[in-house]
Formats: sequence, C-alpha cells, structure tokens
Amino acid sequence: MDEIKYKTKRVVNVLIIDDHKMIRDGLKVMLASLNKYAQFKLYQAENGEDGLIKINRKGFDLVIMDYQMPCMSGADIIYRILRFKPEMKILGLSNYDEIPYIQSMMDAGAKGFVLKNIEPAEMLNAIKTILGGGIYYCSEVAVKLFNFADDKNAKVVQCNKILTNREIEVLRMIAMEMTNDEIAQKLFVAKRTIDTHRQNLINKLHVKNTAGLVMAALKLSLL
Amino acid sequence: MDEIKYKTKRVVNVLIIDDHKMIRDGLKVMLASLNKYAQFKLYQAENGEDGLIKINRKGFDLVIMDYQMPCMSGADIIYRILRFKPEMKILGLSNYDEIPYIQSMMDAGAKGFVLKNIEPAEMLNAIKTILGGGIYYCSEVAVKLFNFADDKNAKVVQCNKILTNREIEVLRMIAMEMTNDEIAQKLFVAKRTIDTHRQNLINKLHVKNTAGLVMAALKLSLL
DNA sequence: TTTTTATTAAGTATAAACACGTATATTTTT
DNA sequence: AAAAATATACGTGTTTATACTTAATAAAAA
Repeated sequence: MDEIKYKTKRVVNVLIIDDHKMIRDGLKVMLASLNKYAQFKLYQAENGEDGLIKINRKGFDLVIMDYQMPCMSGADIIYRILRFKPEMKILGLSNYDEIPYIQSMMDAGAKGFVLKNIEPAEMLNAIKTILGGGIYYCSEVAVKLFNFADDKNAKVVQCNKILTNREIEVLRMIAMEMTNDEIAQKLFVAKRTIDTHRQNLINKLHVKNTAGLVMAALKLSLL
Repeated sequence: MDEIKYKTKRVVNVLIIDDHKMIRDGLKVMLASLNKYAQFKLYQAENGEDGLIKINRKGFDLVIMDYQMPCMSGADIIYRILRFKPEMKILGLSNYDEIPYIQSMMDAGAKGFVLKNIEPAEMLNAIKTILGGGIYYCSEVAVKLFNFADDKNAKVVQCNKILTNREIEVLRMIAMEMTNDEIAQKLFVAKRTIDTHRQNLINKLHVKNTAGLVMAALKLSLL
C-alpha cells in the first residue's frame, strides 16, 4: 500500500497526539531535521478525542502518540483509531521502557514503540520501518521484550490479559497508600477479597510486593 | 541588579539544562514565541556537568532546568551552580507537582518552579518575575504548597530536611522491590538498620507505607 | 448451552513491614 | 569547642502483606 521511494521526496502527513505542547514542539523540530528523507507535514492534537476527530477528517500516513494521556489511555485511543482506520500506522511514545506498558500499546495495534529520548537518526529509522509496513521497537525496548519473552514464556500470556476493572480499582487504592482493610471497607467487601485481588495483581504484573505494584501501576499509567 | 525595562527589547541569555532533546526543543519554540517581550538567546546543556561548565564560561541571565536528570539530582546541580554563581536565577521544571520535589529545588535556591505543561503566557510571567528578582510558582504548585503549609506546619520543617545519601540508597532499593533483609545483605549492615532507615523515610516523606515511599521516590525522581 | 472470566470469600501459615524506644561513634555545622 | 546531624544498631510488640490453596456465584463469551 504505502510503498516508499527513497529517492523521491515524499510528503508524509503526521499527526502528533500528546497533551504536552513541549513534546509536540520537540517532535516537530526533530521531524523537521529529517527533511532529507521526506517532507513531514505535521498536525497536532492534544488529547485522544481531538485526535480521533482529526483522523476522521483527514487521512494521515502516521500517528505518533504518547501513552500518558488524560482520560483515555494510549491503548484505548489506539483501539478507537483502528476501529475505523484499521490500516493506520501508529507509533507509540513513552518515558518508560517497561513491558506491560508497551505490551498494552502493541496489543492494541501500535506498529512501533520508542522512548522519548530517542535520537533523530533512530526516529527516522522507526518512521521508515513503520511506513514500509514493518514493526519497530527502539533498541532498549527490544532488549527488554526479548529478555522477558525468554524466561517467562508462560507468564507473558497472563501478562497480556489486561487487569480487570476491579483489579485496577484496587491497584489504584494500593498506590494511594491504603491498606487491604481500608480498601475493603471502602468497597464494602471482605478484607480477604482484597487480599486475593492483591495477590492476583502481584501475579499478573510479575512483581514481588507493594513497591512493585506501585511501579507497575505507574508504568501502566494508572496513576 | 537586573532591572528590566519593559519597553526596550532586551537580550536574555538562557541556558536550558535537560537530558531530553525533545524538551529542550520544545522550550526553544516556546521562548521564541515570546519574542515580543525579549530576544531570548538560547544555550543548551544535556546534563549537570555540561551545564556547570557552560555557566562557568559564560554569564547567563537565566537557567531553566529539569529536576529529573541522570547522575545528579536537580537540587544538587542547583547547589553547585549557586556555589560559584550565587546570584544566578534558576527556574525549575518538572512533570510532577509534588511538595518534597519542589521543596528540594526551592531549598537549593531555585527562584521558581513550573510544570512542563505550562502555557507560553504563564512561562513569560514566570521568566519576568524571576528576572525581576522575584520568586515564581506556577499556580497549581502554589495551591499545593499553600495547602501543605497550612495544616502540616510542623511537618514541613522535617520535610525540608533532605534525605541522606544512605536514605536515598535505601529508598531506591525499596522501590526495586527489595525487602529490608535483602537490602541489609547488599549493604552489609543489620536488617534492623534498614528497618530504621525505612521508618525515617516514612517520617520524612510523610507517607504511610511502602506504596507511599515508592510514589515519593518517583516524585523526587530518584527512580 | 457449555465454558470461561470476574468477583467474591475464606483457611492456614509465614514473612515482612510498621511503630516507638534507646544508643553510640562519626561527621558536619555553627 | 560545642551543637547538630548522620549512619549505624538493637529491643519489643503489633499490624499488614505474602503465598498457596479451595470455592461459590453471576456474567459474558464460545
């Protein structure tokens, strides 16, 4: 579909979805510096809804978006974009290089994932790959994914299963320094129920204890 | 010292210290958009050491810096800048609007603090205020500071005490899901010592438990 | 309709964290 | 030199979390 001719200066329409203007401007500068490869025409949206409206109105070649967004998570936005633009090429962007985080975006259908401190050269690589129909992980991420899939094959399946609503609710409360007892009272259930939720969270997120739960919640941008 | 004449188009030499190129570029765009007020000449450094060298070589009117930096914390860099440039005006920058975070930078001698999603207009306000010799907190931060100082007056003093190196070391390990026992072994001290450190951390950071410690560590950008 | 998933709950036991004391040698600050 | 802060350490006791298990019910998916 989108065959690239490297010798032709092609126009690439890019939509950047990010709530921080600073990041959007930064990306703008970076993409402008890649003008030897293509002429990037940039469009911006500062949240998921805005992005969806713009995608609906205009055909973009590439969407670059942050995971951390108010209201909707990055993965949710991807699901909604792909519902009516199944061929849309989406590049995820994040500060954190953690597995559940990336998993959820890739599972949703993102074509690649890079960290925000990416160098222009690698960004060009990522964009080329994705526009060419491929999938791109930035190197640090690729390493982590590899290590993860390696020795914990069985558990990855479990990790793909997204947390249930109740679990997310409990996880948030845990991160808010509440004890199982307090959470139970707030949710009108038995303390043992929260014990179970907590245990299941630990298993699903492959962490060892409360500290790990909080870190995972953060990387899943639930906080 | 630095009297501002609002009618003269003044040249303001700004040094941006941030490890993310994207943020530096974003700031660049934002400051360029404020050219009605002054002509900003921008210089960049991508870490604390680099910044210190540049400050040593050239006199800047303003330093804008991120708290989250590899190796040295923002507060540490501020201390070192002010050691040989006590009059330097420093504006802190961050993603998180939390108290211990801001406290440590302000205590170190920053003249103001804004969040990264600041609007250009407010940024101009901040810069004007600081160059004029004042202190600027962005509005969300100011509210938080006020609430905090209000009902927890006694505790603020304690909070001002920055964490010791050892405590930071322990806090990082806690966030890495290590138990007190494991930390003790790694540091070649008794488990009871780590118990104490953990307790002191809880008291200093005004949190209730492990979850709170991890959140605090995150907001202090120790992770 | 059968099967899976989500949510709830509990038994039993151990491990870890939390809270409040005290204490001492060392370093830093005043 | 005196005072304060730091890093270290231990005692005692209570509260929470962790680990492994089973299981009932309702809702959703196959």
